Amino acid sequence: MKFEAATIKDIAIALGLSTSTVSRALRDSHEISSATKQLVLEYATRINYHPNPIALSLKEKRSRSIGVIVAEIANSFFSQAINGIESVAKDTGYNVIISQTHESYEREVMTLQYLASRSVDGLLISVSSSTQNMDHLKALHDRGFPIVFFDRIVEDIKTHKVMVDNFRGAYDATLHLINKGYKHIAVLAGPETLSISRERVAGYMEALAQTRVKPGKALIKYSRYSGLQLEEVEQAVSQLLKLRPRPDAIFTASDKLTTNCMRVLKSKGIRIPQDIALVGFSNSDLIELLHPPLTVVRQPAFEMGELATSLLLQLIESKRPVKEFERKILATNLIVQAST
Amino acid sequence: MKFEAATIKDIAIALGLSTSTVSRALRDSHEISSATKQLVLEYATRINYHPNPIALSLKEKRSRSIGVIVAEIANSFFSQAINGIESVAKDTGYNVIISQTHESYEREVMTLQYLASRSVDGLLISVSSSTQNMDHLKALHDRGFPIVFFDRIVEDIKTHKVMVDNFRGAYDATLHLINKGYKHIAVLAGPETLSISRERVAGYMEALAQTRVKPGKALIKYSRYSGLQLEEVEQAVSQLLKLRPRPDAIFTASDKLTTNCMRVLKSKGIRIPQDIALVGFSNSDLIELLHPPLTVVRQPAFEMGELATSLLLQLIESKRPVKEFERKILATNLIVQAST
DNA sequence: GTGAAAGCGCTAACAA
DNA sequence: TTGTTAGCGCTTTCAC
Repeated sequence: MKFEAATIKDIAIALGLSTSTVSRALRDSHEISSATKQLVLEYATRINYHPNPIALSLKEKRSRSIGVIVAEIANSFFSQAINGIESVAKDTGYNVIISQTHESYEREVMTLQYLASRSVDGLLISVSSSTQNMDHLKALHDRGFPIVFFDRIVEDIKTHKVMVDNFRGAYDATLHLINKGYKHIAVLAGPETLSISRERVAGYMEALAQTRVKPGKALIKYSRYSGLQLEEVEQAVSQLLKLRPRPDAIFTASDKLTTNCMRVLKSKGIRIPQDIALVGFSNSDLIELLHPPLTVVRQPAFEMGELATSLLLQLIESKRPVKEFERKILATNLIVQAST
Repeated sequence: MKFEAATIKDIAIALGLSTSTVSRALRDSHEISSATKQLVLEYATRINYHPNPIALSLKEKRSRSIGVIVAEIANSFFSQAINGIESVAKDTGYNVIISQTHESYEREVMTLQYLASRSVDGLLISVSSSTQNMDHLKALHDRGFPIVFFDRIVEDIKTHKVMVDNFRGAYDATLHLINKGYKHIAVLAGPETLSISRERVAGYMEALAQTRVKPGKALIKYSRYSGLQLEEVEQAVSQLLKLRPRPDAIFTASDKLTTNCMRVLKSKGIRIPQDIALVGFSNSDLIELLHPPLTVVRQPAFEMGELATSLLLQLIESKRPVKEFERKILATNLIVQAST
């Protein structure tokens, strides 16, 4: 059953006016007599008239909505970022359309295609873990479509970017482990194709460079879906546990990797931190309720969402092509608890 | 900078054809010569033509998108339900527009207003905790707008509803506490205005009715924002702790209430379950990593999302007004762990 | 102060 | 096989 709402035409016919008069009256134009205005306004309220946003979009060639593409809304980092995005969007009268890729490249391409075909005026994206080819994004960007990257950015597309200091966050976490006396520190990261994975591993390496111990290649594990699949984490952890000397600490470089690594360690009966210490990127609000409470690297997700959105709106509303792009780098926050 | 995409007209002019020919060629109509088709298709691909969904929506008077209104996407129950919703929507070519109320009635009304003014073809909603007046929903429903309720339903609006057996879920949880030997069992519920709160409290009462112990009024605490605000949980728990005899178990009737109650108990240095046992509704995937692992009532959130969506699509695509409505009640699942 | 007409991008009934 | 025209709901010149 299609739902039919009232239109300007309905009002015009009922009141014996023209659609243009009604339109002007509704927008409170000065060239309409107050008598007519009142008449129209009253009737409009009575029949519960609301302008059709689709017709408006078609006319104005803009939808006043922005698209957001993230891996998973069930990920605390992303849901917090989305809250930041929504808060700015709401204030400026924009609507937010959220899509999830579930770390799938195909989904990312499909969603992008749909959103970009003018149902949104611009796009905020944190690319999926399995995205290696960036052509879909490049093509869109080349055609002048406003895009802002946040969190998982694409380095070689020239536009605004919002991220944290991944290198530093990883460096701090690893240094913390070193200072606590851990000697054999492994790292679980997302795919090497993502810049955040590379940066976080680089931060880890740099911290280790300060010690005598050189990190063997075997201590570095990349996982294709950033830990979304429990199996990949299970496999990586099992391999780490076979190493001699066995790692006495693990640094996990993203939200899902952290919680799933903890899950795997527990299921194997490995005690944290007595057997293996654990520190990781996570924005979960449950970390202090975990056993043990986790030491985490926290990102200012809400602020990142806010910032990325204001930059996107600048892009959308700018009259002339933007040539200068911002690269905002926020600080992470190491919260030390009992897991290290 | 507005982003200008190619239109059918562009193609028509470039190729010296009429827009209708181009339109038909693109849709692979049988009445177009294959030569023309190929010409058009090639050119369209070359200039990266994509149909404008807004123009289509205006023409077809449908947007092929559905709206979802929930309290918080950062809530595991809702994010799982949304995954269910998206899976069905994607399969049927619908887009999903998600909005959060953050448990605010005002936000709910605003969002509803926007979505309903024809930017979506139908709506899935789990009403906000602070919603008491249902007029905004009733008005919309009366005008024939397709709505399906899930989780937090509105009893006196006649449409499809998808929920769990709240009574039974609460009954099972409470009975479990009784069987474990707990004598003074308190309950933390959402606002009494929500049917799920009333049903869950009723289930709790029924289980207690089986024992000699009558639950005092003081053991039942309602909270306006369903535990979203830590303060309300803090206050309720503090009041419970002052009771004599002091409760030895708490049943929490929703996701946020459960985790925030645990947070409050921990911050007060109260051990679970030695001092007070805790069981609650929760769909968090971290419960087994908590300290202690929580005994929870789990809802089939994904299935609820799927089911609600198929019912909504039925409503949207039905040719005639639907008179018979489904009331789907799914089973909950009690997962017993160390907190009880 | 009000109305007629054109146009946003697209499809479809009707002509040719 | 292709073109012309009208119309989806709205705003905005341009007339009157």
